[in-house]
Amino acid sequence: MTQLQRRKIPDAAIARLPIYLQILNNLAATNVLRFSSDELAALAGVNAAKVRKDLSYLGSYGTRGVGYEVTYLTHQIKRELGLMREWNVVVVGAGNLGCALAKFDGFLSRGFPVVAIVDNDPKKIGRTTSSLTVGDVNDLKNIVRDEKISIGVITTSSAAAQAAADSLLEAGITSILNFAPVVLSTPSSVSVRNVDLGVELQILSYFEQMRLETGGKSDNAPQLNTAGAR
Amino acid sequence: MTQLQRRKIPDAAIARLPIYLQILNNLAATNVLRFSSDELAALAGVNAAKVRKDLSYLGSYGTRGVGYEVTYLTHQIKRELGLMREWNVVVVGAGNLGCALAKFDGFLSRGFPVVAIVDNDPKKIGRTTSSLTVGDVNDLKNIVRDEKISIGVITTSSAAAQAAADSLLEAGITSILNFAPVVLSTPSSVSVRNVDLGVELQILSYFEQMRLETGGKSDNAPQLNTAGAR
DNA sequence: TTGACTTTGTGAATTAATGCACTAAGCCCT
DNA sequence: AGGGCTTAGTGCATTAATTCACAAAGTCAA
Repeated sequence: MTQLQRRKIPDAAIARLPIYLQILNNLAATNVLRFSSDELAALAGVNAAKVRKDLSYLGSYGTRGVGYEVTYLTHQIKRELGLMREWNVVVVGAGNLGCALAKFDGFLSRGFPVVAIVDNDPKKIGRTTSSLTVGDVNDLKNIVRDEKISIGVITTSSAAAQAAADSLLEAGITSILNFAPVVLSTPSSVSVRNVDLGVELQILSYFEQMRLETGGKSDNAPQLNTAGAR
Repeated sequence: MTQLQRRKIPDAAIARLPIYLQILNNLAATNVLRFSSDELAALAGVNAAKVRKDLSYLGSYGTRGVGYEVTYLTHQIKRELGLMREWNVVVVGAGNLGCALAKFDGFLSRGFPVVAIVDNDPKKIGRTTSSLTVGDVNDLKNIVRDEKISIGVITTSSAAAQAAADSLLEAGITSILNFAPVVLSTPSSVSVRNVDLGVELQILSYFEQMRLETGGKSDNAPQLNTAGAR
């Protein structure tokens, strides 16, 4: 074990780091220099001990009696999340959603430029959407290599999603953000995040239903999501 | 405690029920009548014991030695999730995303018709998008009452999101799907689900970074999300 | 009817996540 | 210099979620 062991951060904590980061950005924008775990906890809607524990996984970057420095901690979180660099993204599926995401500046602004978009439909290949020309999914391997792409976003129909995933995997992609409402079959070495609006609504529906049945006495208030683990 | 106690289902299990449901729909579409926990587990990418335990929260609807019936279990999951009826949705924020969602048929097809869309921008109010006319966010209370709306979807800028949430709450909404990258402040009796693409990408970035640093030996493969719990 | 086989349902063990409560450490005021 | 005050860091108890492993309950064939 000569390897410099990277701290193992719990999945649940990793899922919260981006939230903290976003709040720190807001604090910086309003010229706040320092904050305490209590303050961050209130802004993130979590327990202060949890904030401290989460931050402690990064290292010991606070000052007792004082708190944490916004800029310094921002830097540390970004380092830990791998956000000191940009990660190029390819969108697979040039439908409504795919094109919308390709021009969505939230991707670029957070360090994930969409550098390519591909489809398998000859009618769509060659079209131009927001400065990108739709490529052929069969060229994915070359595109991924040439454009140094790290992350694939699947916005195909659910029927085509697994094939899209297979193409991405074959092109060497190891991180996938999947918008199709299907469970992709991938090797366990690949990271997959699923965004399924139907699932989200159905979870809300459950709590709504519960509220009706119990006369609104439930106090379930789902808020955050964990980083995963099958 | 005379109340007919509704089984308390763990959050993590609730988040998986919609996935199972989606798989059952696929099975039904291919005329499969029965399945075992092993089969469903393989399709959902989870452990078979977990499947059995999750389903057991609904009741004892399997047959030992045989498995579960697709149609019957579909019915039970839908009942538990409150999907025996439709839930009307209002979209707050008639920007790119809001309009895209308003015409997105994945909402309707899963039982969540978008029956109204509102904005606070006079320039947008009155415009028509996919058979809906953009309403005034100030009329939300009446719209929610008249259209019997249960769920609010926030697609405003992050700056406007809290105000949108406040309007929804004041109109009596208790379930919110939030696309703005901010933590909303809401009473704990309200259910909030956040969908933040930036967060998802940053989580992927973490694992991607880790893969680089450890030479690809990591086998973290985040897949599912839990139903919440702050 | 019996016995081999399959698969559910669930106690019990394990692992992960949370939150309390206290110690350690630094600041600031006098 | 010292004492009071604040707040990070963390050990530990608790709670939640997962997984194992096995008994119970059914099917099916002879």
